[in-house]
Amino acid sequence: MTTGQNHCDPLESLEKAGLQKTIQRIVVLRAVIRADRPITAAEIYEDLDVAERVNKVTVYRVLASLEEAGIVRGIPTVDGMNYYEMACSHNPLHAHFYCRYCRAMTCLGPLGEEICQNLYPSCRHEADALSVSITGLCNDCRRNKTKRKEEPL
Amino acid sequence: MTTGQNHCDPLESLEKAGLQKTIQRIVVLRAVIRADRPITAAEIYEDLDVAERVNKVTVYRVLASLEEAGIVRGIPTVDGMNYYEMACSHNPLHAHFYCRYCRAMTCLGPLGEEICQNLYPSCRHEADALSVSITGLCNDCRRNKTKRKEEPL
DNA sequence: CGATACTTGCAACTGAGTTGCAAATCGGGT
DNA sequence: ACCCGATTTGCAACTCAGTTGCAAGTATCG
Ligand SMILES: [Mn+2]
Ligand SMILES: [Mn+2]
Ligand SMILES: [Zn+2]
Ligand SMILES: [Zn+2]
Repeated sequence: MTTGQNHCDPLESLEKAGLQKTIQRIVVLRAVIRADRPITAAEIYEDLDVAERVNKVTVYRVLASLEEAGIVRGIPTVDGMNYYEMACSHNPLHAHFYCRYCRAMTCLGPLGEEICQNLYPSCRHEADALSVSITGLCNDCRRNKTKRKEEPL
Repeated sequence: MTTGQNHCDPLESLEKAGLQKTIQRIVVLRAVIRADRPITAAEIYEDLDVAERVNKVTVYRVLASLEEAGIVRGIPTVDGMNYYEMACSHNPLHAHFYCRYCRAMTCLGPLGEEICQNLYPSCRHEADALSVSITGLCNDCRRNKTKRKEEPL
């Protein structure tokens, strides 16, 4: 769930992270900011307009460096694909909904303190990330409004 | 978290599910039962003793049919790999811990009613599965006792 | 500007998982 | 026990997200 529309500035973020401000990084970062939900490397790559061509490999590498710098957050899914969202505008502890048909991922509300309190102590290991996701059929797909990808249902 | 050691009988499970009782299915099922934690298709395949050779593709297909029949449950991970556990001996709603170094997955305690109550209603979609997982470093890896896979840390 | 370190693009590769298809096996009916 | 259609298996070829090696290009800083 986004905490107010995205105000993160690409250049500023890169600056603060000590990363070189290359066009590729700015283009990818803008794509993630533009999206109103977590998106994949493939989506970013495909949605690039000719003027902002970036090699597919570069998209992966840029996302990796942005994630390492804490600028974007990676979200894994049941189908093994990685989705990315801006770290600055999304609470680090919130659940996601993943539609098994159109494969769109949406953010749900943040997890309450009490839930995390219950989960973390339950594991006697060195935890560093908590991930909660709900899989199912999104409203659009249930009403058959979506044909974005194929098969399932 | 396992609810008492595994008492599921392969033949019985297949029977009840109306699936043919082939050696391959029994072998794979036994491997999942034998494991004390969720395992991958690759682990199953590699750990097969010569006497119970099963083609790798068959392992995938068997796991798919077992999952569809509700005999095993698939658990996705951050690294895109699928882990499987016996459905009969694991509460359908429990969290998992995934070690980013040795990639072993362990079951944590079941999720309290109140957590699910909080999560499910938060999404106005047709939900069909809830997945909670914690990523980090397991105790063995923290103490550097494990070298099961490579890189990370 | 020029040296140096970092980043990009391309092509080849990896590895989990899938698919098409012919051969083997299962199982219900006789 | 035997037959035949339905299911399952094995193999080889394929897919596809993601990775890697390396030479060429670009950012940054003095
Ligand atoms: Mn989110
Ligand atoms: Mn489990
Ligand atoms: Zn959908
Ligand atoms: Zn470990």
